[in-house]
Amino acid sequence: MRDDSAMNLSTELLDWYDRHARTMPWRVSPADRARGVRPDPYAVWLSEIMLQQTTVAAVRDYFLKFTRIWPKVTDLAAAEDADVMAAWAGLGYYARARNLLKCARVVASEHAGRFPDTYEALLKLPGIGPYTAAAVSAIAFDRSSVVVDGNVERVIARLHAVETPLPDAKPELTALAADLTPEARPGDYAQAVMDLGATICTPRSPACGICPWSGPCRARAMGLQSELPRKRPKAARPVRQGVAYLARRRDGAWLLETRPEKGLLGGMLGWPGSDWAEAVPDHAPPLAADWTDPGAEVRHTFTHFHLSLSLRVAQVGDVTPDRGRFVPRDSFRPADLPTVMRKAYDLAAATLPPIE
DNA sequence: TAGTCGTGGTT
DNA sequence: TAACCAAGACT
Repeated sequence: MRDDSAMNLSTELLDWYDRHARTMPWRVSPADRARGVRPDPYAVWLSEIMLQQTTVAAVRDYFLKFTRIWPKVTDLAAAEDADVMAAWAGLGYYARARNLLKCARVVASEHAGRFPDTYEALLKLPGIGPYTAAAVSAIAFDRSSVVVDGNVERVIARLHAVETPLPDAKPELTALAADLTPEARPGDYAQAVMDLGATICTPRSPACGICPWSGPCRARAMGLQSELPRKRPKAARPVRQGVAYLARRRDGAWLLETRPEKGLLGGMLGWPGSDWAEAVPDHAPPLAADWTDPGAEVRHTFTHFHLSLSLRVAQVGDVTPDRGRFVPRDSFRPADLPTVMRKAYDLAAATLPPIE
């Protein structure tokens, strides 16, 4: 139940947000919001999907590109899968792009091109979980949903000096966050807590001296502000090995394949090659050629393992490969590849003579 | 439920 | 350098 102190806290934070809100391409400023300007639910949803586990700085250009190419959800719903995956390349967590397209198509076909405006209905859509359903319903539709992301977990854990490690502390933090969530301006409030976490109540070296909540903050009073929230230690990352084959035809076409929908880099373009495991798995090249080893390996770190990828490079004639397809020079853009594949390209292309 | 799923910046 | 971290979802 919200009491006076909770009301004071949310009011203090909204006052701070009115003065310090960050500017973002998808955001309506608190001043404009007060004048009645409503955010576009499509822009709110798109930005929230892109921002999952991803920094604002990384998202900005992708958001502008997507809204330029596909200004409305119905435009995105009508897009080709390969075009959307290519546009997402480099942003990571590619299941988000697959679910983004699924969600756009459901909204277009089953909701007449308009996003549902409740937490429960949003939660049913592909790629929308508890956080995103709460954020979109609050920011786009003024619902007083309880928005709990990593920022909120950190801010609330400090405010109440919750010492239970995450993720066990999640239910407790959600309940505490619910007590603070106001009925008025829920969208601004949600964005305010996240701005506070991103700019002041940061993971390390929080700027308590300029924090609007420093007075009531129990962690600060206890000197625990840099210790909370506690987290369970993560497992060490193993090193996996693999081999990738980069074949270029004399006309400049490259041999690529679309990876399976499920699993790592699902649905993205990649070079044919072995699986990735702690010992190099048995495998065969995608076609017979005079493969050369450029020597240098591609090193890349994923969420749960390090990869050391050996390369085999060849200039080939007009042959039919056992795997993949040749992508013509004119339609091949290295930027359409996920980062590990683009690193391999950068190394391999340097070993081959230029195309006429 | 705990593992899977990217990337680039920061410390 | 290696670890940590960022507006989580899915299975």
